[in-house]
Amino acid sequence: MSKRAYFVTTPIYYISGNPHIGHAYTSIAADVLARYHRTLGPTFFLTGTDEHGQKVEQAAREAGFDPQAWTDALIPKWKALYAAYDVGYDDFIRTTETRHTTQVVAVFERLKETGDVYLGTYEGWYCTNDETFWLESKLIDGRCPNPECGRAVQWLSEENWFFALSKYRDRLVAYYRAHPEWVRPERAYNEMMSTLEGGLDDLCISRVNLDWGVPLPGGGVMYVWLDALLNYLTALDYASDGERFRTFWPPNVQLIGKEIARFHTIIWPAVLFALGLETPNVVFAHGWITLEGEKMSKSRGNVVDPFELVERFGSDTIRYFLLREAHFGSDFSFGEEKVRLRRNGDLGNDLGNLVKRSLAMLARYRNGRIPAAAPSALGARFADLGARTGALVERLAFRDALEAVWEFVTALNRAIEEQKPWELHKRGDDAALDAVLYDLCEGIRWLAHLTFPFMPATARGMWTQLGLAGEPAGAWSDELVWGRLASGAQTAPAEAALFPRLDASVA
RNA sequence: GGCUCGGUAGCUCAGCGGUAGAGCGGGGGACUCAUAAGCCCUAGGUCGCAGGUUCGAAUCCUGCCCGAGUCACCA
Repeated sequence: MSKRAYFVTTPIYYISGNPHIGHAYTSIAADVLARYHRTLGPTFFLTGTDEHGQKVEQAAREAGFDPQAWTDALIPKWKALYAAYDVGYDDFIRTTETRHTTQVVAVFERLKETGDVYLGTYEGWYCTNDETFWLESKLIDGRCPNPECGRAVQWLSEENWFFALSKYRDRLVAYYRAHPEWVRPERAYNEMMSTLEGGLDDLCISRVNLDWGVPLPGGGVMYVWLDALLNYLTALDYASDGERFRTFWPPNVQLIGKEIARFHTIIWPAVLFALGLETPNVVFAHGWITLEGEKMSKSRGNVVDPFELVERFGSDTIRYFLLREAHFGSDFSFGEEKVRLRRNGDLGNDLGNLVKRSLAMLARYRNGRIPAAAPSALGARFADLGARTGALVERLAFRDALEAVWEFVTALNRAIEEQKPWELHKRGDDAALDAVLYDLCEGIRWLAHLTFPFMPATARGMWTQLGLAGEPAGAWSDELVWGRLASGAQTAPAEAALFPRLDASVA
């Protein structure tokens, strides 16, 4: 059974401001999937930035920059976010790159040829101040409904390009019915299905009153959302039928925030239908991080700075927290005290202390050398742990996966209490002592593999302390076989704890 | 307003037709290898409210109350 190549994407992030914790959240989840799948076969993890559109242009002008110079200046900060959280993407695409814009135009031409893109007239009430078309029904006393504007609107009629979205409505409905799990979680699927049942209008995909976008032949620029969606194709060299495209299309998992589900689960598959391409296996709309139950927003002044956070707690602690605290599809409330409790509890007391006490006893009783393996009840009991955890990761059930791993952590701690190596040593029961110590080392090796996608730095730390070279790699089904840890090797326990205790003043 | 999702032990949540569960916090205990960590024991909550279906309902149906989301941009 050959394992197909794995392709995972995040949305390309709209670069109108600085990155925040939500961007880190999505990126970390994608990174976990990518790291896990790299143990199984060829994997491609794509992310990037969405740099066109009115808001970016406006922000740039206000800062006294030309839009390109402005986005160029912001990019390092975005890339720094990935570095800070150990997110290892395979490609980072910017919609202002030539490789993207040329392909966008090629797609546009192709859709014109198939008749899915046509020239039409866009009419509506337009507010020049907001540069927005408003529906008649939204107007308040015939004026702009934006409470901060309220200016008079004018009837405008523009010639524009349209995408024949309505034509694909029935096919989308049929597709949804045939693939009930293609949009997840179920909540998102249901919402999008009801949107579809409400009917679809064709989509205006060009903007004549905007300069900052991909220029279309004959004038105007492409609607920023279509431009953005196409990144998933252009990054793979779709237009030239590149090697990447042939290897990795279609995406296995596309992660999105729930607010952009409509674009990714209605417009996007319709575009792919029009292009005659396969659709993604799964579009997963994850939940929002709220702060003490409230939505984060600049106006509330409760935005969590991801850089400050990682500096205080460390990348692995935040990565673990974000994926362990709530189910991936649900919203959850962020709080620094919660982070601290996870850090000191799960990570410090359970995992970090387990590694430290195990290797300390090995050093004290066996000069740090890994003893010979013996038949192990523990190994037998957890024989399916790799398979179970892997299945959960593949389903994006990160929380359940980590819970499964922590059951193992608890079992190892319990094994120490039950076997009491210190008593075995006093009693001179060498066989029993060797057996426990081996189990502990082998357990730590397993934990290094299992935690690697989630906490790469910590996993490497455990690996190195066991005296192993490199880093945890290879499929769990091959590596998580009890007894693979070679005996006789010299361990290298670290002086420093994996997760030093943080007192309340830190958080 | 339409639609969606929630309301279960102090907190975060699981359970989703068969006499209430986990983790954390709190309380108690025995130990000492370890980051005053770990391990063991301990939670008596009318499962939002009111009806209904059923031999039997957190679990299905109806109504109501409360909270959140979504229907325009936003991970």
